[in-house]
Amino acid sequence: MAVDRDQVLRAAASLLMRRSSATMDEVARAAGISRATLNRQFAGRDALVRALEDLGIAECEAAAERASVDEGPAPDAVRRLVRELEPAAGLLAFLYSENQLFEGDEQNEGWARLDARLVALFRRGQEAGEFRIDLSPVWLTEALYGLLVSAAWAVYEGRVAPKDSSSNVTELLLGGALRREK
Amino acid sequence: MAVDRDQVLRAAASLLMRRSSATMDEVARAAGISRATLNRQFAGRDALVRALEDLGIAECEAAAERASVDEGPAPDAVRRLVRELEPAAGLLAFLYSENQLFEGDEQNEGWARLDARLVALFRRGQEAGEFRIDLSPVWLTEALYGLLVSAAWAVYEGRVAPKDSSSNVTELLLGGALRREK
DNA sequence: CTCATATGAGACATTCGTGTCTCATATTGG
DNA sequence: CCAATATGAGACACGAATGTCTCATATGAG
Repeated sequence: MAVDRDQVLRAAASLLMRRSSATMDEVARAAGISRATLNRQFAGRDALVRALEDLGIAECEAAAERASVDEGPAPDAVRRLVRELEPAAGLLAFLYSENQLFEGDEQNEGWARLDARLVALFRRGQEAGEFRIDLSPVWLTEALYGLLVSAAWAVYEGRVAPKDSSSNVTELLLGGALRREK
Repeated sequence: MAVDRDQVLRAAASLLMRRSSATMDEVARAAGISRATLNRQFAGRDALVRALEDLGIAECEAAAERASVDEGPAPDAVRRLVRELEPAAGLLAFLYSENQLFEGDEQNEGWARLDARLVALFRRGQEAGEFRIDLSPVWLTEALYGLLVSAAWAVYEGRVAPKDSSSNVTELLLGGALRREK
């Protein structure tokens, strides 16, 4: 009987990624519950979006944890990270377009923690001579987010195959589009 | 006395990029006109967004024209294209997050034209042996959009310097993050 | 079984954005 | 100068989404 809060969040994320302007009623239907119950669990749309934000941050941190981003060669760490991050790409795409989250007075400090972690990863790769140093770690972090979101959209719209999503991001981010001279 | 339609669109784009949920009244104020006049020029919010979409497509096509994307080595063409596209990155960022544009029954065919042009560019580079062939031209096109949007956001939020925006996108898209062995 | 609790369905008022209208004022063209 | 036109300010009604409430029903615990 008890509503699975996590499942509701998943359904909401899945719908809001496609239509960020979806009604609370539509969200409720997508989650298989009534609008009343949805409002009982999340006091208003803001609370729902905040919960999705927390979920997104938690998933990203869990992915970073599973990928052991602080261990081994940085390029390999990036590959593992992207692979682990892929299931959360849809949710990330929604949060990415929800620019309202970043204009308020206080933004979730979880993003800062996550950013710091990724920035440290890229900096580590630079100091090890694995990454080029003319692209700042901050930019590489932003690019990682952007490519993940682009990949999620491309997959959703059927432009690229889901199975290629992860390698697409990784290969472009690390190797770029130019053909390598061996 | 006549309102500069183009200037209104610029102001609207500048505001809506930051706050896609901005009110028509806010848009009007940002453009320095009254809500009544705004509604006289654009019959409703939909019409405004459509006009912004047309503007964005036109700017992208103009950029592709100026960059002569069909001439010379493909990597150089990409460099020129990104440089010419940069001023429109903010507008692109707004349209990118306006996923409502792509869910309706008919979407602006301008995007298809633009996509085809960029896909052709990347395919040309592949056939010339300049670009790697394990990343599809479609994905490279999507990645180009995504990186442009990421760069625009990063600049807006002060994370990267505006002067580096263009080279950031170009260098990452073409060369990737890995350090090149000479 | 019985009771407490959670849910669904629906009604309700409120808020907010929107589109339209009017009228006064300012600007432009003849 | 005068007329035509465009603009600004404000009022107005309409619609949509939201948050809250009630009540009937279903589920689970003891």
